[in-house]
Formats: sequence, structure tokens, C-alpha cells
Amino acid sequence: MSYINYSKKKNNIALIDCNSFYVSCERLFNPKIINKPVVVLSNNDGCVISRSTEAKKIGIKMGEPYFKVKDLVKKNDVQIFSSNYALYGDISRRVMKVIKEFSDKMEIYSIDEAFISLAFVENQRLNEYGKEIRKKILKWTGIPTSIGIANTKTLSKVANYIAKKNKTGVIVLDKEKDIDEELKKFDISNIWGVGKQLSKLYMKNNIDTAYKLKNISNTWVKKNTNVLGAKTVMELRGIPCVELQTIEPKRKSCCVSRSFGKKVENIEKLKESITTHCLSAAEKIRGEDQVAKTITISIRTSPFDRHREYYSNSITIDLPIATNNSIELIKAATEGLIAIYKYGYFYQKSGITLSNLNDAGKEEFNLLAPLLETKSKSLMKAIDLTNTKYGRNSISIAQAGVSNSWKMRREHFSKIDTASFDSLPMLKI
DNA sequence: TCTGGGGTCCTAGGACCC
DNA sequence: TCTGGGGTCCTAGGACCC
Repeated sequence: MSYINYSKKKNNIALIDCNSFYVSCERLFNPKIINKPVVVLSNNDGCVISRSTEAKKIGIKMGEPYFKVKDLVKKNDVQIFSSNYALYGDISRRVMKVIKEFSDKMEIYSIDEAFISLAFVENQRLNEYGKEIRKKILKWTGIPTSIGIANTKTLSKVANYIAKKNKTGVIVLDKEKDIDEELKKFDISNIWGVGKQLSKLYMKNNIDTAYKLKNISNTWVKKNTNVLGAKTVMELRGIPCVELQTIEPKRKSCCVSRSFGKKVENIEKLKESITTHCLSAAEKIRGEDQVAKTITISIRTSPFDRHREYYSNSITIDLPIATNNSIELIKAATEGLIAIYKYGYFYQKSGITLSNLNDAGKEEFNLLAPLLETKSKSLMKAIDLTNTKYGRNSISIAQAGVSNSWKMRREHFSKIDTASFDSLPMLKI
């Protein structure tokens, strides 16, 4: 087709993705569960968020509420774990460090996957190079991975998906014929960037495979979707539109939210939770030396409860001076909470979002700012240092509460801490 | 009967990702 | 009984201006 331009430069992007990442992390410290069905649950032991191959085979679906699969779990002796993000974050850093050795152009895309540029590798050597990467990651961290290599990010996602499904480890898609063959078998809804709504639209128009989408007219895509839709199509054609992001941009917002272990009616308990969220969000942005100009507070009841009326509300407050001071943020958040709280509801979740983030010190000039800052800066610094040294929440403030009634459920927590000597990975090499 | 036009900026909400 | 959490980007539409 004439509108497709295949005269593209060689890019060779590899997507390295850890297999069942959270499950693999738990297995590192617990070799007994290696060939067994294993799942990791989300916060509050709410949903299934990671499954071993064995668990997938049994029919446990991604994102399913835990209580719905309890029967399957019992019948098949599935091993259950509450999520341990401190552990996963730590293992992730180790994996990324190994990957970095294979290319100087790298983008960490999520906790368990990274894109790297392999433009410097000859095409006929790509497969072999990919295998080397896998081998080294497995050897040095114990984590199994899958690797997809192609000329665009979207195609490397496709290749990775196939590598994972087929258990081949590495898939290189660099020949037009092979690509088309695979795209003909590739379901439209599995394409990176095609979610529920776009799938629906495409299906309605009889576009049910990646191949059909690749060959759709530019006019049609531009008319019926947005720029992202158009980019996806170009990328399927092998024309890079989504660049590798080699320098990590500073975050633009910071959100901390949690569901409660038990429903909450009382505003005092909500205050405790909001205060706790403010403390951790403030700590996070201080860690990146940022200040926030805006804070949003939100609360809601359970959207799944059919017997009670649903209530959800949020309020956004513009702060007079951009800050990362916990006390200031808590003050504003508490006022916001009072404004949106309604008596008589059973709340299930609360959260805060800090936005309009800027580098500290770079914020617009304000006569009052320097005064307030020096006073509180050293206090916040001291708190952060103490919490780093003696563990999270060593220093908190009274309003964060000590009662446990609303706090998280974690009944299957593995209690592994990679900082402690006792729980070094048990590697079989 | 006739009721401007064009531009920018901001925000809320939607869609998507892992 | 029990349904996660943390991000980004895009667009439509309102507010405002001349």
C-alpha cells in the first residue's frame, strides 16, 4: 500500500519484562513454592495481581477479587502472598542494574520492565544478544525474564508478548514477512495502547487483529481516534513514534491512597488516614526535592456495595505557598476533609494527591517563603533521616493515630526484608 | 428579521499503562 | 464478610479576552 513508508532507520528496541514478577520475587526466598501455583495479592489482600504459570492454568484471572477465587485456591493448594513492595522494589533495582550493563540507552518503564536500545547490535546477532541478557539477569538476580526485540516500542511489546506466551525467552521481529504473519494472529485488544474503549471501536469496524489495524488508512485513524491511536498504527508499521525516554523525568504529581481494612464511619478515623497519607506523600516529594502547590483530598464509600448509597467526593485546594512541609499539607488536607465529609456513610477508601509539583527553591518568588522554609526545613530533614534509619513511621505525628481499625489487611505477608542478612535469596545456580 | 469571531488558557474527566 | 494503587496524556468545553 502506497501510504505506508517502509524506508525507516534501524532502531532495534528490546523490551525486557520479568515473568510473573512479584511471584518470582517471593520464590527467590522460598524455593519450596517453585513448581507450585502461587499468587500475590494487592494491598488489603483485595485482588490477584501476580500469578505463576501454574496459577494461570488453574484459571485464576488477573485482577480478580481474592474472595472469588478462594475455592480454587483451596482446591489446588495455591500459595498466597500479600504484596511486599519494599521487597519487589529492591529486587527491581537489582534487575535494572544488570540490564543497564547491556546498553547505555535505557528506559525503566515500570517496576518489572525496561526498554533498551540495541541499535548497535547487528540484526543477525539480536537473538543471541537477547539470550545473553536473560541468562545474566537470571544468574545475578534469580529472576526469569522474556525479551521482545523490534524496530519500535509497540512492536517490541508484541514480540515480548509472544515470547512470554511461547516460553521461547527471546523473540526478534525484524523481517516484514514474519511481522505480518504474527500480526495476523495478534488480537487487537492485546496491542499496547489499545484498551477497552479502543478495542470496542475497532471491533465495531471489523478491525480485530493487529494486522488489520496496521493496514488501516491514516485518514480513518485520525478521524476516529486521537494522536495516540495514530501513533500506535505508525509503530505497527515499524515507524518509531514513541521515543525511548532515557532520562527519567521528575514526577508531576504524587498520589497516596488506600482502602481500609474495615469500613470507616467516623471522621476522626478518616482524619487519621488522610494524615498518614500526607506524611508519606510529603516524604516522597521531599526525597525528590520538590514542593507542591496543590493538594486534592478524596474519600469514597464502596462502589460494589449494592445495599448502601454510594458517596464519593474530592476537593482540590490551592496552597498559598508551594510546600513539602508535612504539617502544612496536613493542615490543608484536614480542612478539605471536613468540607467533603458527610455523616452517615461507610467509607472504604481515602486518598490525597499532591500536584503542581516544582523543584524546591525554584518556585515563584514569594516574600514569605524563605522565612517559613528555614524554620521547617530542618525539622522535616530530621524526621526523614530518623525514619530512614529506624524504619518507617518511627517519627510520626499524633493525628496519624495509633489504632489499627482502618489499617491495611496483610494476612499472607512473607515478612522478607532484603536489608536483613537472614533472608538472602536462596539461589540454585 | 437580524444576535460576531477568533484566540488562549485552564480544568475535569476519560482512557490508557503497569 | 472480602473488589489495589500510582501514574501520564489527551480532549472537550468553559471562562475570558479583544
